[in-house]
Amino acid sequence: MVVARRADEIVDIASRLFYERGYQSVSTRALAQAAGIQGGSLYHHFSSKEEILYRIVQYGSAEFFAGLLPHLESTEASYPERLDRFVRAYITDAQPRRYAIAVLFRDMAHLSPDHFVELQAVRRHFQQAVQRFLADGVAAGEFQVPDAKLAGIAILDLLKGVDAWMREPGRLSRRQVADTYAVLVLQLMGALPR
Amino acid sequence: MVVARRADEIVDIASRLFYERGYQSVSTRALAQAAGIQGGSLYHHFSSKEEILYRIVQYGSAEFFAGLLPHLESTEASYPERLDRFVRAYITDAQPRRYAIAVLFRDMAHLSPDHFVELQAVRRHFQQAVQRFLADGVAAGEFQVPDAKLAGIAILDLLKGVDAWMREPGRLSRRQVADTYAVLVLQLMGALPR
DNA sequence: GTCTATAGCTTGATAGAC
DNA sequence: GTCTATCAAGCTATAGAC
Repeated sequence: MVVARRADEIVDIASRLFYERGYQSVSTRALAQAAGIQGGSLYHHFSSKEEILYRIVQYGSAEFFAGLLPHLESTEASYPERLDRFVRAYITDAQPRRYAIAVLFRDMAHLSPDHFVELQAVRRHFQQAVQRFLADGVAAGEFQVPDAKLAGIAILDLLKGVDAWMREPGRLSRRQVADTYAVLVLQLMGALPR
Repeated sequence: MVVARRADEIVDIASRLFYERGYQSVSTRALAQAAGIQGGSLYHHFSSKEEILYRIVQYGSAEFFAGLLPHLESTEASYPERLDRFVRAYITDAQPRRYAIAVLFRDMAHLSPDHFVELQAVRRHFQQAVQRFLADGVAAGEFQVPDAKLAGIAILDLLKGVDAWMREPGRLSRRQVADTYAVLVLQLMGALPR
């Protein structure tokens, strides 16, 4: 699996470059240079630039989402406790796949039609799982919002934003941001006593 | 001012195209075609493609932010009331400049260094005004959050997201989304009685 | 104010030597 | 598995006729 290993290496390098500059702004030549090879050599490992994008977001998003959903499903804890853990995990865990998920959110439109449909389904599955959890919490009387679906979108939007603005080191550590956001999200869901 | 009028027309068309496909994905030829002229003719009105981007986001963001801040500053109303109006206005008002603000958020990186700095300052000024308002509300005991600055970022992120996912017509009207988001944001700020 | 024509460059991708 | 060389197409921008 020597070929595959080298390809994985290139995918890692690409995920960082795409994350920093955007898919369209990274030429195959620039990517090859970052990997220490010539432009043409890329096509020994991949059949197109789009395939590299696909590999990044497919593998990365699957891992990211799969690592997060269990926090919502541990039936021993209360709904607010589960949501608290989910928010903290979203912000602090999954560091290695953080690039991939940011690239997915921003550069999805550059996937081929087939790949686009596939990954939109993955995203939607994740979003719906979150929305179902919130709706269940409302039904159980532990959350109070006018619309669980919109609350889910709002929460995912605000979590997605964190990596766009956070600089490390900054005023607050990633852990402190996670603590604060957990409180904000629980309040948003009408879960904390006043 | 015949020249200026035609230029404004092209800027309007460009704002829609850039909004839909992204700055980099819209070629000058495609833009010219949408305006009913040939590619080269664009350069009678503008000196570069970047100038068109700049005109869109400069004019658009100034109007958008200027229309929103007064809702936070009407000292007759309580802090929660003012925030409620601000959120509703963000989602329902300023329709004509909605494209511009979305383009600003996404395509800012393609501005020239000077223009980038200028517009980042405009954005920061707006964000800081929101954060100051929230901090004042906390000091007045009408909001309860661990960190007013982070709350401001979270709120602006979740509002920014609305235009990215909302389709009209959809399950809810823009007005209904605004109603729901106003509740969610007030809860996030710890403002609504439980 | 718009046209045609094109310069000058960069892009993604391919071919064949090693 | 990487190299060099190159193709074909696309891009922004310019020049000069009308």
